[in-house]
Amino acid sequence: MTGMTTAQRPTLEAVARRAGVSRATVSRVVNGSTTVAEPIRAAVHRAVAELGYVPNLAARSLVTQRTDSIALIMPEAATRVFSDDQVFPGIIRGVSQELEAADKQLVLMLAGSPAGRERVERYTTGRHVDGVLFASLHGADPLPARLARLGIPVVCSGRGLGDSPVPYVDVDHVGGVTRAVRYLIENGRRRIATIAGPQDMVAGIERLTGYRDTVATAGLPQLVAYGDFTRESGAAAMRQLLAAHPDLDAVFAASDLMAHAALRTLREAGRRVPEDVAVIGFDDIETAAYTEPSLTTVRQPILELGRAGTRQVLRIVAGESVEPALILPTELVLRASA
Amino acid sequence: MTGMTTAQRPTLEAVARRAGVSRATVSRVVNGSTTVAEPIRAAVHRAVAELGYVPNLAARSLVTQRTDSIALIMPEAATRVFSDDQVFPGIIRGVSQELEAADKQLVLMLAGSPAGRERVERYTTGRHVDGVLFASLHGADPLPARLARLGIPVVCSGRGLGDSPVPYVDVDHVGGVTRAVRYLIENGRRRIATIAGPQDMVAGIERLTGYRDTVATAGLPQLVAYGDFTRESGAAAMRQLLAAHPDLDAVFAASDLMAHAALRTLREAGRRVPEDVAVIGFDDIETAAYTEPSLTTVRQPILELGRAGTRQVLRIVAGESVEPALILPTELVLRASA
DNA sequence: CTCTTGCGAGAGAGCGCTCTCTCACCACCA
DNA sequence: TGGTGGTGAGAGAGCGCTCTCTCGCAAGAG
Repeated sequence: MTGMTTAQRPTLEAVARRAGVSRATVSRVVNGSTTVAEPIRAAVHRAVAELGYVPNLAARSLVTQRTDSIALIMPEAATRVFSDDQVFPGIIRGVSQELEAADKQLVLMLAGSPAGRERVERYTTGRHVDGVLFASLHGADPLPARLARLGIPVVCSGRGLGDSPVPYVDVDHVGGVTRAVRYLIENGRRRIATIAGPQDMVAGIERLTGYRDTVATAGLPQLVAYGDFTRESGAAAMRQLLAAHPDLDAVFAASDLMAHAALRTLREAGRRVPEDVAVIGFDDIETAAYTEPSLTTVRQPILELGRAGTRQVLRIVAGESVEPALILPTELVLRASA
Repeated sequence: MTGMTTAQRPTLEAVARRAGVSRATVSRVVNGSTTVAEPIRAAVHRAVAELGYVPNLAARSLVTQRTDSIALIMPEAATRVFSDDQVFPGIIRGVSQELEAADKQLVLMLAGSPAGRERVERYTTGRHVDGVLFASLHGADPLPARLARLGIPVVCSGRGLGDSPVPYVDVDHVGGVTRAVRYLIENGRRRIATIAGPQDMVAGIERLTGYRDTVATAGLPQLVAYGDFTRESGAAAMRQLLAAHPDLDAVFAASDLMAHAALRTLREAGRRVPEDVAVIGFDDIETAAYTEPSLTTVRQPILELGRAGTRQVLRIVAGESVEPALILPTELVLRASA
């Protein structure tokens, strides 16, 4: 029906005929069984090479019930919100590296519209992949837990909201923020504000918690404005903070993008950074080293987050059990802004 | 053998029994054939819903010879080089949107190591996907042409080097650069330098060509240093240019990242932008609006590049023929740096 | 020399689906 | 009434692979 002139691909059968053995033997050789005599194995390999045989994955899946592919699911918003930092590419690279090592395929699904969500659900519950990795979850998505209940291997990279029984990997948000805010305090800052992230994401919530606890412990006031991790929202929040607390002497922003915007907003307001106001961000995106002044920030190991999440999924797929939570360390990177 | 307690998924057979019809009829209903009487169709739909039936894609693929998935192949370097801009996420988003609309899956392959390349080749030539889209090709990769010769639908998003017969979509590099450099000339700049991109990529080559042709036409000197699109390389190239041509009064950088680094390097060298030296970049990444001063740049429609490439692949898959080249327009975005 | 043992290779039964072919059935016309 | 279409549904043959089961055969034991 289509105009495609597909050359007929050789099948196991063809290889078997050529090598003068049975299909079963070819299958054994192709799948690396050791119970095949050397000369026969060599003959099969030769036939495979001569014919350019490549196994038909669909046929294999049909009988093995495996697909050798893993789905990575991200809300499409993540690619927009983070369009300018390395979170999105970093996760993908990590996942990709780990899957490449395991010789599995990566099926990427950006769930944007409700239709897209429905599609993700249909695809994953239909067992078209061996396992599922969720990243950058917003709100309390019920899908991961539902998949887990169906017995489908699933892991969240970046913990989801709500106490679902789904294993996750995440970075140490609170620890990183605590170190950052303490650093500000130790350097004499007393009016420390924060530009918090979206409160429907664990990353947003925990970074705020880390801030609140640390300033409260030090007996300092909590000066909070909210953003959504983007520059635009960071600029607006910074203006708000300046209006409400003109005497602030430090800002912790829950993302580098927001910190970047804060830097510019502060300059526009005539404040010097770090002399008048110290600024610390979170993420350590590449841009952080190139802002004016360069940005002191909390580094999170994004690549490793993707890798670790993938490893956990693969372990579950392999029938192993995994720890319910894996927390990766964060680190305060000192530059010029604080 | 694995510890998985997979609930047995219902098959077509089960649905057929439940609805009291034959497998063939269920298949017709599921695939939307119109030749099924309404009451029977309803009964089948009810049975599907009650059983939670989801078709087994492997089984379907086996007989239809389709996989309903498309591979997007990028050199892994792209995710590193572009880690901080929107090219990588932008392409992916565009591809994803278009595939979602077509209800196809996206298989993402980042070809890093030679082993990874071999893997990509094995996977794509094995017809495990219906079509292939290459993005950000480096050098003269023979793989696209080889796939095309095998009859596999393939398109390059961002033209590859060498004159392969593979259809491609790309942006109007030369046109954009020409407009940028002309703009500099019209504003009285006479010592216009360029920080060129890597010369093993079409994007790098054509942007340099656009520069050379335009300054040559105006009878101006060609002041060239080379980078690889990254900030680091941009800073080095800028230093080189300043050393070799201290009297330069403008710089066109082949990427925004390099332009960004140039901005900082110029400041460090005591040059004012744009008073002493005008700077124009290429890409229009989000950061461009937040540099000091904000960056005048050539915008390329990245999202659309991904979408257009995907649409072409889908058309080839559908048996239609496509134009050998599709060029998307670029646009000069004026900000403060020039 | 016969019997067991064990190992390497083949036979064949599906995995779940699509699609062609066939057939039953119901008008409708001559 | 017999013939003729047309239409809707079922039967059944695979798609290419894996894997269990069976069997042949060589080697060692009795």
